[in-house]
Amino acid sequence: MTSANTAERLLDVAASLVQRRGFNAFSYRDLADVVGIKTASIHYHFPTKADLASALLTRYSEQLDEALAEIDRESRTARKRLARFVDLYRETAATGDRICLCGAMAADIGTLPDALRPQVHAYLDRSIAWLEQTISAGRRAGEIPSGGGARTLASMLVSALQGALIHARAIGSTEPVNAVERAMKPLFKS
Amino acid sequence: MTSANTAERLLDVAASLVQRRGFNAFSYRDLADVVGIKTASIHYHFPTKADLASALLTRYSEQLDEALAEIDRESRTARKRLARFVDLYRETAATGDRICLCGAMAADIGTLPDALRPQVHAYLDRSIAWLEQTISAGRRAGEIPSGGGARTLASMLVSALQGALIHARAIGSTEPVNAVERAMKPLFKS
DNA sequence: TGAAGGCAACCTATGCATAGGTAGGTTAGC
DNA sequence: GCTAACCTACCTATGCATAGGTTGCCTTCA
Repeated sequence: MTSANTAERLLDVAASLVQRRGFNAFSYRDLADVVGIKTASIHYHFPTKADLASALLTRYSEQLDEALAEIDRESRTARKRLARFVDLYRETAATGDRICLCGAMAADIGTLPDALRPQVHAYLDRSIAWLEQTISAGRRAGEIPSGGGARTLASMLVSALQGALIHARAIGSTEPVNAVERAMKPLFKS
Repeated sequence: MTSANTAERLLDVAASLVQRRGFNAFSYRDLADVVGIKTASIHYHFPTKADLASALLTRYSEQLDEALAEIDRESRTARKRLARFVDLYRETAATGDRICLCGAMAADIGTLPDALRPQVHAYLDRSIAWLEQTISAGRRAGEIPSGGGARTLASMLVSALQGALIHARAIGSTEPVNAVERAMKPLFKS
């Protein structure tokens, strides 16, 4: 009936559940109840839970690409772009009960279907590659001080922000994300 | 039979399982199979899974205290102490399939028994407090440059290392932990 | 134009494995 | 003979998944 957007709604709700409870901890029943269909109907759209997870990661990666493209389009300096990257994480932390979808998957990687690992890997790599490129451009433009590999710095930023989201939710405060930004500043400001 | 150390073995194996698979994803059966008793017998030592988790966190916190005390005892400069703190995380990453027990619990916090949240909070707080103290002492001694609050820096370090463990396991490399250390160096070295 | 067919999108009913947990019995050492 | 430490047997709830039926729209063609 509602047809095409049922799949989309399933992805929306599933994303929320994974980010709040983790991939193992959410059930088809949780999902079905919120969307308003029966659990068996979920299998029509996504044959297995692994398929659903894969679709989630694919969409989440596309959303990342779009967000990064928008940042590149709207902000012209490296420092502004980096600040907006941090803002993406700050928004997630602000929900109070969510972490990054990819971070949630990564946290459960030990029990995840093997097919999903490359997708998790790719998401992290994409983030790091963009950061590395942005940092390098900022250094060439003289906005960001040199010192240490750009990729090293990029990797650390991703780790720190992912960790900060988990940390923030655990203690019920967004302060860990702010702490990451403040503590990092000397590395990006001359 | 094996008596008193059965409880200890249960904790050992449970810790390994939680660090590898997460709190939700490991079962009494996994635990019983490895330890060599029946699942029902686990309840004799730990009435509920929440009790087991609580005992795990209590012990893990004690181990942290011991590790920090040992570092303080054996290393005299702030920079060496901080390096050894990072080494604790490096060791975990080196296993290839584990993350910090507290980080694993924090990642599953949305479905954790409420009683455990204060314990997770306390573990993170303890780590941050020790780091803050160590950083402050290092600054007073002129080992570590000033700039930014010590607590902010401490919070960021914990987030970064926790994130790095998850990151490292997800990509099958310990490099993220090394990246954190290298990227942070300018903040601790004049 | 309207009856027939086909397909997308759901449903009911069911299966089978596993989850954590309980009740009550057995065994062996102090 | 008591008790710590384990066992067998069982319970109820829930997990994901499958089989096969129902509904309604959309097309096709006599």
